[in-house]
Amino acid sequence: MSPRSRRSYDQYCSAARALDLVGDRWTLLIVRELLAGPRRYTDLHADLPGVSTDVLASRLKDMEQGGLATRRRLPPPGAVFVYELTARGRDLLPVLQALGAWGEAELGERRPTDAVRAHWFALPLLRAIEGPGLLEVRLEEGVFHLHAGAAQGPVYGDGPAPGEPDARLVLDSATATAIAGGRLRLADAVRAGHADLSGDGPLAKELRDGPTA
Amino acid sequence: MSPRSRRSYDQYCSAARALDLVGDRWTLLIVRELLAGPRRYTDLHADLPGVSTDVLASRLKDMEQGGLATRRRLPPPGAVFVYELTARGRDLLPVLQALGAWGEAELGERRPTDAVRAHWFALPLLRAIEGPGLLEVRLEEGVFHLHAGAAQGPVYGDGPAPGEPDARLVLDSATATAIAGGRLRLADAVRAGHADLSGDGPLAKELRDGPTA
DNA sequence: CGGCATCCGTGACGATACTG
DNA sequence: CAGTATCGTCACGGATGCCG
Repeated sequence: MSPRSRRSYDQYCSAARALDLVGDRWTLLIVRELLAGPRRYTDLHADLPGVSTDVLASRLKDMEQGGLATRRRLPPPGAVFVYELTARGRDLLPVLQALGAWGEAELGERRPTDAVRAHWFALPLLRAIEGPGLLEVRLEEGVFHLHAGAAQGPVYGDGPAPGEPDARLVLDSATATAIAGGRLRLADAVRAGHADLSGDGPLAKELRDGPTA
Repeated sequence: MSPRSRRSYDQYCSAARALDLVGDRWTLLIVRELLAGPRRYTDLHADLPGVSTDVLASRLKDMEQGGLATRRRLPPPGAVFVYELTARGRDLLPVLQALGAWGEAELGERRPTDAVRAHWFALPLLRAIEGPGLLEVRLEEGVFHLHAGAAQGPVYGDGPAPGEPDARLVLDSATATAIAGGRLRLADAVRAGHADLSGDGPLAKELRDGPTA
């Protein structure tokens, strides 16, 4: 734990200050998980293979103290604790987007040792969509949904869309990988028939026709 | 050192891959320093108070191996080694900008323990300028220059501008701090007389009139 | 003197075991 | 389920030494 003050770079620079709060190992990946909405400790631990229990608990405590997340008890029955990003924490989305955009070039093919979760494809997909609208995405690894263009609330979430989505997308692994790696654009995949799109609203139209430009 | 492979999150996610390369302590701050152009080991060590000599050497080696930076010997006389960002390394600018934008809210007033360097104000100023053009900035802490809107080459640099700048700016500490902290916009500071601007080209006009919108 | 390499004490990290 | 406890290992920070 950290009785008084956590380790700081002690530099009068906003980037260094940001790293004081989110520069520790695992912190930004926990933010990535929590962008999918409230999660339980056990879920976080399951979707962050390699993190030890004490480090996860310590990071969550630091994030609470730093104003990035809150711990809340769900109403009974099932009175479990969930962790949830604050608005300040959700503001880290551009940081993760910038990191993800830069990291696409390093992604390459999936290594045998690489873990995968369905909702990890949410960030790259989100960068390819203007929205607004609710999109449900079905991969072989699982199902998740995107709140494209959402100004508040969770940006994406695990499982089927809560309510009727504006569009549904079904992708095979190779296509999802190519999009995540930046080698294929979503609209092109849809047009080429590598992705199955259903829906007829404006969001489905954007996905079919590519970005409005 | 790292004989075989550096520590990885082993996640098939571009953000995690990015953190594999730049997530270690000090790495992104070294990138921030190198965005100012080629620097010697000793200069880096001087502008990164708190970093130990072996960690700095190790990070530089990792960054070389990761394709972020190169080590080059300057032509004699003064045949010293300098470290320089590759194009890939310079592509991290949006990451530092996103981190810096988020961190502005944490900056507040300068703490007694905080180190300051003049060119650390380059990143927040750069976000306020569209450019293109060469701007020389004079603070109490020192002088630096910005290549606003530059598509390649160093984004900013220590010391006076190399050649005649398109505009010159003189700021006092309070004004620079307020701009860095996001509480004051550059154009407003200029208009209110808190910043002394000279020059009559398009860049000076932009700084006087605010962003073209 | 600049550019590291080495040594050492401390703390962070990762794995496992255990507890309310 | 949600952590805490324990422990071995490694990374970090500080100092010092070496070598051109």
